[in-house]
Amino acid sequence: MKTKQVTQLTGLTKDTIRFYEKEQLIPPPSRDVNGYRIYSEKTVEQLNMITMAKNLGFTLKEIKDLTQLLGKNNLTQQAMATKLIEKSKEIDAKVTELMNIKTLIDHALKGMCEYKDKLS
Amino acid sequence: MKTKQVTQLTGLTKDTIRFYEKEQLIPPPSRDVNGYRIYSEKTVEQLNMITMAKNLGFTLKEIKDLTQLLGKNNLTQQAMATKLIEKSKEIDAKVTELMNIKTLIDHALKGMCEYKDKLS
DNA sequence: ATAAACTGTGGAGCTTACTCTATAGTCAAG
DNA sequence: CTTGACTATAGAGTAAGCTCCACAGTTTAT
Repeated sequence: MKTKQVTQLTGLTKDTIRFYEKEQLIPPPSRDVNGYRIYSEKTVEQLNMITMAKNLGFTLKEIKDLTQLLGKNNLTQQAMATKLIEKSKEIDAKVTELMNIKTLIDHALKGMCEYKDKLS
Repeated sequence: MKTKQVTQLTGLTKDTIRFYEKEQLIPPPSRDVNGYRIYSEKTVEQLNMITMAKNLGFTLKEIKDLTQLLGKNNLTQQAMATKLIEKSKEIDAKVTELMNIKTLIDHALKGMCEYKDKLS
């Protein structure tokens, strides 16, 4: 598929997609005879993963590292496992912190409800 | 306490702390007779919260909005509740996405273990 | 066959979030 | 009473991650 369709499927602009290509977060797409980029569905999935990871506070560099780890077997099994475990722990830590913030918010909401209850 | 101690307690640089003050993420600290900033322990806590939230992918603007919501009662209860519920849902979404990524990683790790098992 | 929509390239510009520089006043120790 | 650590201000500089622009070729619909 061509660029336009990818922008519609991912919500990213053509410039952003091109930027990710330049930064090697996605593989360079094949080209049509006229030079137009032809993307695979796999690339669309990759782009959606990038968007998700970005929302969670991963930098583009981290995302690049992580996808390369998940996609390739060019590291020794040991080195790869070490890095994956590291990432897994980072994620656990993020979840814990998110729950802390959520607790704060939920307490604030609860306090408001009680206040409202008193009024009524 | 003075700036130096705050940098030690938070791991932030003096420049970052001053930047957060300028951007109104923390209240302007009181001043000593010589003009030196005097920080409260509450501000240290706020700074640590900012660091946490930042790690989770919140922008400084979002953090500012959220802390103002949690700290003040200058909005109507209804408007505040709406915004807090919105933030709470955002956090749930982030947790879900993190778990998805973690599943990918754990599958990769599991695959590696099985591979290793076959070898032995 | 011409307008409108899409695609390409290279490069400049922008926002966010710091980070550093220059210059100068303050304070504690020896 | 000077040296070194700490503080202040204003403003310039930097890195990440886009975003926009100018210009040009292509394709589609009327």
